[in-house]
Amino acid sequence: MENDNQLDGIFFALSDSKRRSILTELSEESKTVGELAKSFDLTMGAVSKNIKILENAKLIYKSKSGRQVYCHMNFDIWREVAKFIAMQTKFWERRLNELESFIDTQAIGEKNGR
Amino acid sequence: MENDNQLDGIFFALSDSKRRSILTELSEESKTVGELAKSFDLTMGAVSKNIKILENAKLIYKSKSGRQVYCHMNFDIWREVAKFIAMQTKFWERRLNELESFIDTQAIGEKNGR
DNA sequence: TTATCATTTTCCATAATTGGAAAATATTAT
DNA sequence: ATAATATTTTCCAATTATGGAAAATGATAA
Repeated sequence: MENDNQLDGIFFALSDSKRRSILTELSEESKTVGELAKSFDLTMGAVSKNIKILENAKLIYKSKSGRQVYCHMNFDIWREVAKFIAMQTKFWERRLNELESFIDTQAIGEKNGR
Repeated sequence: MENDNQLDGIFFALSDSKRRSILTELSEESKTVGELAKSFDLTMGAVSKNIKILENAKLIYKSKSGRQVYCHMNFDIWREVAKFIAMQTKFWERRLNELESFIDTQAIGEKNGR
């Protein structure tokens, strides 16, 4: 998976349903690694590794609070994905500028901190 | 990559920049496997295998014309991807219904046959 | 039929991904 | 300092992905 293209890492991270589940949980609210681990039939170590894959792809970021590590969705990155998809599907391209400016003005309010 | 979830296959297929390049070429116009192969420093066999990965993910479909195999972008599948992205990024969800109905009415014209 | 062309498949070696188990690190509590 | 908690890392084995080379398939041309 060692390619400098950012999208390689993003799509690779998204290609596993466990990792997508983590993202879905994080889209609701930020959680600790331990909280996320409880949702899966995996050891802490394995979950931690998957979280690192999401982190390397910049789909999430972490913050420390004592000995707990909180994971947060990085909403910004989705713009890159959306751009790629729009590029493939011409008929969405027309909507992208509109979408872009919408996100630029609205997204900040959704991020609740970082 | 053996999981029944459709998105696993889609995102896995998208996680390689060679395969994404193939898609980008096909978003312009349908091409034969041989034409696509010329764009890459790979043997026909290797290209054929990557094309099969895209085909299994239903990102493309094939049609035969004599001994040549044409590859076509399957625009429909992107709706699934867009849905997932919108689900992750709540602030896009509001736009999805609008986008959906737009695609339903417009997409057919873009597909020029199948 | 035989030859040629386009593509796919098989075989194989190499590399990458996955997750468990246990050791290591870091932080807090006693 | 010692113990407990939260997380990460290392080591390891099993599985999967990758692409080259060459054989196999399928279609057309001579």
